[in-house]
Amino acid sequence: MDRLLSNFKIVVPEKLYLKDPESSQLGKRIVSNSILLIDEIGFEAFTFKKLGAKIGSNESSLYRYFESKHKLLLYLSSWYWAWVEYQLVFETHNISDSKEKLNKAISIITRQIKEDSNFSHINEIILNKIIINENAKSFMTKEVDIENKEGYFSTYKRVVTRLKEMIAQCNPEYPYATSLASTIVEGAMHQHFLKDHFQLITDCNKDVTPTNFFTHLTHSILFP
Amino acid sequence: MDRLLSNFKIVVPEKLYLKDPESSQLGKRIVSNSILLIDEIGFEAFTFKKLGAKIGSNESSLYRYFESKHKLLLYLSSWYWAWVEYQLVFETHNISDSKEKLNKAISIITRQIKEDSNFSHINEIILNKIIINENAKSFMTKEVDIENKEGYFSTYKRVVTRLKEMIAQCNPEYPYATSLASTIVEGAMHQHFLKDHFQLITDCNKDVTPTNFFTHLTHSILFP
DNA sequence: CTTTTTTGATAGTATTACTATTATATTTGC
DNA sequence: GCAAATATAATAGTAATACTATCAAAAAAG
Repeated sequence: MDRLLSNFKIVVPEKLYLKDPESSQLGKRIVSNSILLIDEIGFEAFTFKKLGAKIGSNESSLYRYFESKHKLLLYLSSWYWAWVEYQLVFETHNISDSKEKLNKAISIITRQIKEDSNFSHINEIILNKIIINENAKSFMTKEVDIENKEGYFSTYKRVVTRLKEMIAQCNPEYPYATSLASTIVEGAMHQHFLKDHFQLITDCNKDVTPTNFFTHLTHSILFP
Repeated sequence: MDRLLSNFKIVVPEKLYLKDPESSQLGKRIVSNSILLIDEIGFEAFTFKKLGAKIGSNESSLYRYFESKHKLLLYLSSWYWAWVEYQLVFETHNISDSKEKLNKAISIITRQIKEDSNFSHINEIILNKIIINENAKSFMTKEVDIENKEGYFSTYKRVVTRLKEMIAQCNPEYPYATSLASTIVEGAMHQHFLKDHFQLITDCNKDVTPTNFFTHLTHSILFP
């Protein structure tokens, strides 16, 4: 598996960057350290100037890779969902039973990342935290329709679509497979957020996971 | 009902404002026009300077009512959820059948507002749009835990808790009533958003509503 | 070893998100 | 009806943000 992982490259929509950050050392440092800095101070307080200071580089150099911090967030989000999609394909392709396959898919999408796979410069544990805390900001903008047309959200939509197909495979009669899929994906991020900040309105905690909740929910709906 | 509505006052946590906007004409104009302006240009582009220009008032005057635009968003959000809570209590209190009561509650929480109740200066149709498009930004911040302790999210949490209680009433055995409640509340907002911007990943459209989806989902789970 | 490309340093701009001060209305209490 | 209190407006100012532009220096490629 490690071998395969090291040969795999996460593909992110090209329009999200001016210069491919994977193409240079500086680019990789920008991406990996932006994850650490956003996690540290939050996306609002995050600036290219601060990131430049952190990596000992100049603000203007960072702008040669990303047009804006918003594009950088879109890049990180796309990278994350492409990585989830990869796991989805890789970890379920040899499961023939469609119920078991769906279980695995839900588990991949809703789990909290606790180990860095080390197949790239990106710390997936912290990136997962960023997605939980900041992902909604990437699409909750006035420009969402234009950016959607540009394909900026394609990897995210592909994850939802794949999940939807596995749901439909399990129960072709169920009329809301797509909405259920998007609810699981977004809802899992939300339950993780609630577990960390609003324990009163979630059942999730160190013993009960969003995976437990959404697996049970999906089974109740699809296999009555 | 109109009589009752006109006697009812939405209560918002006091710490959210410096001076109660309900206490003056200017205050009301600030709130009602902020809703229109945020809807028009989005929360990112929204500033007190622009709002001042819109209502023919001075930037500095607005700062006497709200510390920051973030606090204003929290105010609008709290107002909205207090208003939803009011409807929840008012429209379900004389329903004795717990299943029917839950149906009604889900419908109130997940419906799109299409009529302005006219019981205040606040346009609820547009406020509902703002909640769909911007609400997550009110809690997805680095300050969320401090602000939560200050009680800034109490009305939102109360709505979820009330829904949770109705769920538990219907099926006391179900182990994830709280997470189901928060998933319905947040998920409904998300499905509305998807219907407007990402039709590919939702089943909701002009015929199928988030209410249909979540009612069906809840029934499958609680009444197998 | 020179041309091209990349990065760094510096400066500059319009805007944001405020705060402070002072002046002018407006309201209220007697 | 008028003084005192309060609310609002006008103006100015600040540090930071989110960039852009220019030019020099360093590194890489041919």
